[in-house]
Amino acid sequence: MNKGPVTLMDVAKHAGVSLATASRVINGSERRVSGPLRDQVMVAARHLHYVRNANAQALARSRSSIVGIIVHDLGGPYFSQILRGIESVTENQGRSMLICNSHRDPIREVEYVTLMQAHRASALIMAGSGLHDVDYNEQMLESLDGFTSSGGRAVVIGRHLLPCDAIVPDNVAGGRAIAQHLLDLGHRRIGVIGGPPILTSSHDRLDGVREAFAKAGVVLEPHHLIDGDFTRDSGKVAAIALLDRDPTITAILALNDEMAIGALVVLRERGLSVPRQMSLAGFDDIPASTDVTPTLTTVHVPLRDLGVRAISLALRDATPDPLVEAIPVELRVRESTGRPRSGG
Amino acid sequence: MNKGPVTLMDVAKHAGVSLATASRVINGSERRVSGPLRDQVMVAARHLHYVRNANAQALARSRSSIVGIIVHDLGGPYFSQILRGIESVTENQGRSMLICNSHRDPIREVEYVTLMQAHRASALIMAGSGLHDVDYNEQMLESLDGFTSSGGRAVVIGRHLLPCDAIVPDNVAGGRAIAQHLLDLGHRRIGVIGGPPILTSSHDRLDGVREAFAKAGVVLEPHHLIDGDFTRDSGKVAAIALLDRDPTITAILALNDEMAIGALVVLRERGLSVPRQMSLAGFDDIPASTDVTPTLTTVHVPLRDLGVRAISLALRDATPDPLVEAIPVELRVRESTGRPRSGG
DNA sequence: TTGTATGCGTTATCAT
DNA sequence: ATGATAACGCATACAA
Repeated sequence: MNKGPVTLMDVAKHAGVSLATASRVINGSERRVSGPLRDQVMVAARHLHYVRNANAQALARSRSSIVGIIVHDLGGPYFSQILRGIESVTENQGRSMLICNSHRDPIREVEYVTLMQAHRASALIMAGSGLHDVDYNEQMLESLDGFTSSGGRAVVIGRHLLPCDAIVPDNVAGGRAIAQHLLDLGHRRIGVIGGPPILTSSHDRLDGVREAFAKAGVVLEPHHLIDGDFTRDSGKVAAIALLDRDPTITAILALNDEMAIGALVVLRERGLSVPRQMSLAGFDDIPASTDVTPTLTTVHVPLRDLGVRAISLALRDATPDPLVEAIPVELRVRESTGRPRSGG
Repeated sequence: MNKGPVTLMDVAKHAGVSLATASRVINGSERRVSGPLRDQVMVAARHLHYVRNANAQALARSRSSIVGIIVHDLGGPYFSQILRGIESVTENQGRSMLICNSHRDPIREVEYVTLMQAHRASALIMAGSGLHDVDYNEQMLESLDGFTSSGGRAVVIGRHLLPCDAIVPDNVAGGRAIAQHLLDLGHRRIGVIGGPPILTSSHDRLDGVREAFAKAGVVLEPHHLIDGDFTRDSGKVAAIALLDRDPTITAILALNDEMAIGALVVLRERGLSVPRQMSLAGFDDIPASTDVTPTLTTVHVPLRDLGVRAISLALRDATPDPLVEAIPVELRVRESTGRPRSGG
């Protein structure tokens, strides 16, 4: 019967009121409409199966109900947990998540921030640590500035070299704690699988490790350190290389759990018993870390909570100065670490 | 200097052309603009840091570049893989993903479809099987109809009781295959951990199992079947119950991998060696299934591919009749299954 | 090829 | 409390 979709105008006519009134009862925050008219409009809307046009709404308000989320690795266990946290609060707020996967590519990351500005997202969360890339930080600064000055709120998770609100887990302390744990057990020749050098979190974790080593008078020799890319497969590759370079290491410390699990697979294949012949430790405490055998000693990072805090902060009003919230992490000793076989 | 954000009008003025021309060079699909003017506009846009307003665009076009995605369990390994697949094609298309998590709740599911209509999403993918709920299917039919008749394309992953394009993995065949595998090994007393009864996939998988059992003349006794909810924890609970009810079972078949892993934890705690004392099988072949010890025998479902196919289909034009694409699944025999200790 | 003018569906600012 | 009406920023049919 009608031509296009049902508009608010249609509802208004059907209810015998003005467009303005209809708008007020359907989407108006303040309800300054008399009871009778309210009902008429509601009935009409229901009757006509009215569905609001979110784009028109966003255009008129110059702000959409969307929150933008940029992750480094969509689908990975780390970001999955963070997403869960974010979703747990957006779902009760009538906000929806526009999710982008940067694949840890600086260029895409910058583009996606601009995309969020294009959508007039009310909030933007960049989950995943900052990148060590001069061009990147310069462009990101600009792009982020565009976003915020267009009215959006931005929050990053992890340490970024950017002047915006941040939720940052204490990676340095975590690195220190897990390394200290291995040292306390008596390990001295420890193979370390680092993260992508471009990430600030890789640096921070490694810094923590180095601190603990230094304090114990142990040096992390170059051939005992191999960088992975935070994937399971890179953990396998690195573990193999580590073992080849120095078969006498008594422990492997991977700077995230996924790589640790990759290393575990290698150890299993080589018949090296964990932790009897080789201790193994990870970082993050992803769900899988308690599913593997032996269960993985790691650093617990409250991933879900990171997401909750980030979105909560982003939904609050901005403060004059960037607000950074430090999140403590915690050593979780489980089955994969033990004393070295013969004195280290 | 300026008041609000930079609009296309500003760009046009700065370039000394009309709004229409600016629109054509910036966002016009057909490029019927002379070289010189083109450049002027591009330069002006770049100079002014022009960022398009996606909402205005969507309003004018009455179609946004967003694709809507509704999953049952955001963050879970099953849907994470599917999301990866979807993202791999949207990222090259300039489309972004608006992701909603229904938590398997029929009401939310329906609401989210309407939400996608509100956003004028160009495509909608409902990942996760259909629900056995009369009210649900009725309302969903209506809601989905609203979406499509507003111009959107909808595709579901899994068997739904809805007349729309679908990508459906062959769960029945999978159930048959994994059950047959256990039967072939000689198992006769098999504990089965089913999925949420509300899901069509739970039914289909179980139907397959029943078929294989029947063919082998084995009956699946009621006390050998416990339904979980596809989570790891429910797998633990179910495994415990199964073991309590009948300690003589020789195998446990979980209808998804997460529950199987939960069961594995229980078996480990009880000191039951897998597969020597108890065989264990799962379904889906999530990444973790090769990380656990022993590696999990399961049914491989091409999760990532499911996502790719769904979004590809959704981005193609609709056909007169609903198009359903059947996806074969495949038994993956690994370490967790073996012959029962003493003849079953 | 380029410009003009209208419409997209809401919100919000005015009057009344 | 309610109703006109002007933005909101862009695409596009139509005119030139």
